Amino acid sequence: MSDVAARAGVSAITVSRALRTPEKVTPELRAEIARAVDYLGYVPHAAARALASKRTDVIGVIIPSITNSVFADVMRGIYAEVDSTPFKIQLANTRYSPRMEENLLRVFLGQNPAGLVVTGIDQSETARALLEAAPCPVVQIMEIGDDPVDLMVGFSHHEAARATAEHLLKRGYRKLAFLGARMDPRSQRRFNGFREAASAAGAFSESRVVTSTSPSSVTLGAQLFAELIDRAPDVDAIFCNNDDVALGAMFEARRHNVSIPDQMGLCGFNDLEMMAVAEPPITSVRTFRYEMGRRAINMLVGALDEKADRTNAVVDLGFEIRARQSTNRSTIERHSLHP
Amino acid sequence: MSDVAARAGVSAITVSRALRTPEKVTPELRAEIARAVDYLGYVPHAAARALASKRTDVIGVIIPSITNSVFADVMRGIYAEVDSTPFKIQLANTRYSPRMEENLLRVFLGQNPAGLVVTGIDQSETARALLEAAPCPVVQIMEIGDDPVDLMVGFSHHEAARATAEHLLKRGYRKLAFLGARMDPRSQRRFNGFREAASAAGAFSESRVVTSTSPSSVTLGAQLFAELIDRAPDVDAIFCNNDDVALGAMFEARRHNVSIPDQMGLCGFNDLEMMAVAEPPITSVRTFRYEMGRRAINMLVGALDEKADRTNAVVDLGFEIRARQSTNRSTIERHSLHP
DNA sequence: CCCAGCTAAGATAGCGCTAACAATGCAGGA
DNA sequence: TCCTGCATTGTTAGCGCTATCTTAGCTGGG
Repeated sequence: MSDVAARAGVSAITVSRALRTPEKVTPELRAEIARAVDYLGYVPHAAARALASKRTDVIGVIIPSITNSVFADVMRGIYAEVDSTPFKIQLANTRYSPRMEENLLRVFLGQNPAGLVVTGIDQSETARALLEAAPCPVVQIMEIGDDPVDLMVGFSHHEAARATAEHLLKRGYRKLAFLGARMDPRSQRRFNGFREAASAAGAFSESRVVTSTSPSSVTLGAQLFAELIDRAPDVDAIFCNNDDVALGAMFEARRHNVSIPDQMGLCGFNDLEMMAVAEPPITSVRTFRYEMGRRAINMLVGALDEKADRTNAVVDLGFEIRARQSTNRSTIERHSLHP
Repeated sequence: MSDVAARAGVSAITVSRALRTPEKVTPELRAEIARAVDYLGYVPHAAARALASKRTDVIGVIIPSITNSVFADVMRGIYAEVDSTPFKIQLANTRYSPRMEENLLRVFLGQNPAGLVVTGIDQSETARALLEAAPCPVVQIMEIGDDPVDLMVGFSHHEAARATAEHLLKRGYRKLAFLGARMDPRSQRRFNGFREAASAAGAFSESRVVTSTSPSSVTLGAQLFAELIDRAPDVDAIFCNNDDVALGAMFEARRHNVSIPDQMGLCGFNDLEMMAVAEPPITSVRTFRYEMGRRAINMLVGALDEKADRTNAVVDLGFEIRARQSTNRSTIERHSLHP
């Protein structure tokens, strides 16, 4: 930096200011400094800045699993949004362990992050305390709840699943099943919403619930489907915890010569791009994962601004049921079954 | 740190040593210091360390696109392997722009990274020069070539595609087509390998090549398939640039009542988990993306060790053709076509 | 018994930057 | 004219750690 300062004929601090707070330097000097920076290929030293200013340009992101494809879209959104800011992302995963989450928080907080992004609302008491005491904005993503630590962006998994069950009921299905991989807290809340709506219509049965602790996959979806129709052959519609499972169920249904949607309704969750182009196209619940990542960063960067108003601290991105052929029982069939 | 030192009754530098180079501190003091660290919840300040030691624990990873799902698996492997090391990952994407890659390299190099991971072998001249002058290990991933900057882990896309075309030929297909999304340099090399093998057998025709600059997706696969059979109805087997495209082609084939594998062979690339469980199961080329991420970090960390031998600087992870039903033309059909 | 040759711990300085305060220059009012 | 007040630039010190040099203590060969 002193080389740049020498070349521009100013002191080091002026270069620092020209870079950090350009409005405090006259335009002429600013231009001169910019020229020197360019000429020398000067790149500021992040560590030195962090040490001197007790501030870093790192946003810590804590997710439970990198494997889980749901987070891939969120991360895409995060990286996309962060690209237009001076911030950097530091990603860590807890492998669904609360202990791990606490440790990671401690490590991140030790580095004075510019902000933190954490997943969900089920932090341990210790983690929660750490977050509330954090000297930086915190965004909870993936779902919304009544008691945000600070900022929050997501949607109600309970509501989304309830609405989906109601969609199946409206389409005339009466023996609803639930296929679930890796029942994390959000999956659990989806299940609760599903059960609530199905039970209210007398369409729920514990025997039509098949779950697994394994991570979600298309293969697992096929297995769960096979297990389901073996155990409960009377099922007439399936709500899958997510789209991988739904796709696997669809393939397995074909192998079992079960026709979708007439013999069996099928519905996924997340609305991956492929659901619309599958044959038949599969009904799914669109969630705004990419948007969620972008908003998380956007809100965080906004909160870093002194003059930001803290209204809209909780953003509900909602969901959309994309009704497709896989839950579109033909009229004749519907009538014959439910006259 | 001085608090820890005071509590353990030693000087700050001894704490530093106990943490960085424990073998230089007697076991008793080490234990005492560990106790103090634990008691005080001390977390070392990364920025201060970086500034003082001119070394960071950051490994820079540069990939062309976060959207591209191929890199998701690589990143999983990278994060998995880095978890057992003190290093952190800093991810950046070039959006397939060489200019961007140069800038990112300059930024990373300005921070004294512990290592760099870059994608492919098509760096610009400037980028190449920066990498060769880098004061840290560099790993090129995704493919292998004759002229590594330093370390390299990947496989030959040309060979993989050639072998796939030969697989199709062996199965009796004679009018091979190529569907390609986003033709980046590696896709291009795959295409070249495919053309080489197909041409040698007289099974290649430019009219059966349909590509797009759009990013890969299942939807795009369906579109490319539709375009292909419209343009070249005589096609009897398709090599898809990747599995998304293959899956889309499969769905679209069903809509066109084209039966796979008898009327049309279908083959993907990457062997995503779902290919084996699709109906029919789809032949694909297994590539070791997760392993590639792990090895990249593993090699990099190994190279950081003084005493490491630099044999095995280039690792070819190879590929495997997973022959499945989608290229398994029935015997009768094969004989009637090629008696 | 002495001292070279080692190991373990400490003292000092400085990494590259910015916070905080200081100094300078200049406009405009008394 | 002087002084106040603001805008702009400079000076100084220190962020938390580690490289480097130094010192202390200890071993063992001649």
